[in-house]
Amino acid sequence: MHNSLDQSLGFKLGVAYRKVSQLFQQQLKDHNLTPEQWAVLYRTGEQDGMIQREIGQRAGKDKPTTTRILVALEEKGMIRKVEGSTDRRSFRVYITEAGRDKVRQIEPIERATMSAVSQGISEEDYALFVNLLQRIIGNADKLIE
Amino acid sequence: MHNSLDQSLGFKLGVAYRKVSQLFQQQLKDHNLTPEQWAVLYRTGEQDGMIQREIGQRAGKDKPTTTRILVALEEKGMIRKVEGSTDRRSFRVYITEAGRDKVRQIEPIERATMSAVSQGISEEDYALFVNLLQRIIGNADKLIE
DNA sequence: TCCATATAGTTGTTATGACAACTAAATGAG
DNA sequence: CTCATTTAGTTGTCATAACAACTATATGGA
Repeated sequence: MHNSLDQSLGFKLGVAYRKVSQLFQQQLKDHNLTPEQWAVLYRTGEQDGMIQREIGQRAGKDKPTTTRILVALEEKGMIRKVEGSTDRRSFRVYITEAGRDKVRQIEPIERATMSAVSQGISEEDYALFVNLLQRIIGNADKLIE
Repeated sequence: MHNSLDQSLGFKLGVAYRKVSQLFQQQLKDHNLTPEQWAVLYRTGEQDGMIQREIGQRAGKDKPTTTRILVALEEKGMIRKVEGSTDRRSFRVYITEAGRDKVRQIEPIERATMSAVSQGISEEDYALFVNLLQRIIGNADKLIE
C-alpha cells in the first residue's frame, strides 16, 4: 500500500521524532528532566558563560523556548544566570555542580537510547542518516521565513 | 568540533523535524490548517468511516491528540462524525467535500515542501533515509512502555 | 549628539503531545 | 447471566514550539 503520506519524509520524520523522544523521556523518568531540558543543559555545560541566544542556537531552540527551559533548569538548580556586565540586556549562563552531575548521569542513558533505536543499522548507514538530517536542516533553514 | 550531542541522532532528529514542520506550516499559512491537522485530515480521507482509533494509528497520534485534532477539523467543516450503530462507544468519521477540496489543494504543497527540503539528496539516499526512519520507528516502538 | 534600527530577553496565545484519570460501553471467563 | 477486564473516547495538566507583541538596551548613521 503506497501513497504519498506513507512515503512522506515529513510524516515519517515526525513519527520517528516523537517515538525516539518518548522513549528517551521514559528513560529519564527518574531524573526530573525532559529530553529538551537535557539538550539545553548539555549545551550550557559545553562552554561557560554563554548568553541565552548562543545556548538557544546551539540547542536548536527559539528565544521563548530557550527562556522557559532555562527558567525550569534554574528552578531545578542545574544552571545559574549572572547579569551581563558589558551588555545589560543579557545574562551569562553557567552550569552548576548539580547540573554537571546530571550531565554525567544522563550522557550514558542518551547514548544507550540512541544505540537501541538504531539497532540493526550499520555504522555507515547511521553516519549517512545523520548527514542527511543535517542537509535537510540546512535546506529547511534557507527556506524558513 | 565533535561531541556526542552534535552527532546525536536524537538531537538532529528533533531539529530536523521542527525545521521541516515549521517550513510546511508557513506554506500552509493561508489554508487555516496545521501540519498535524493535515496529517489527520489526509488519513481520514484515505478510507471512509474509520473510527478515531484507526485514524489516530495511521496518523501516528495518541488518543487525546486524535480527539482534539478531529474536534478542530470538525469545527472547520473538514470532517464529520457519525454515531456508531454497532459499537456505541465509537464514531465513524467521514471527510466532507470541503475536506476533500482542502486535501487536493494541499497535496501539491506538501510534495513541493518535501522536495525543497531534500534538494541535493539523490533518489537512492532519499529512499534509504525513509527506510532508516521506518526502522528507527520500529525499534523505538518495541522499546516504548 | 540624536534618533532609527537592531538585538536580548520576556510574556501571552494557540497547537501538539505525553501522561494519568476518567466515563461509557463491549467482551469474555466462569 | 454476571462481573472483571478491555476498549473507545474525553478531559485535565504540564512541557514544548511557533508566532506576535512587548521592554530594555545597544549601536550606527546623520
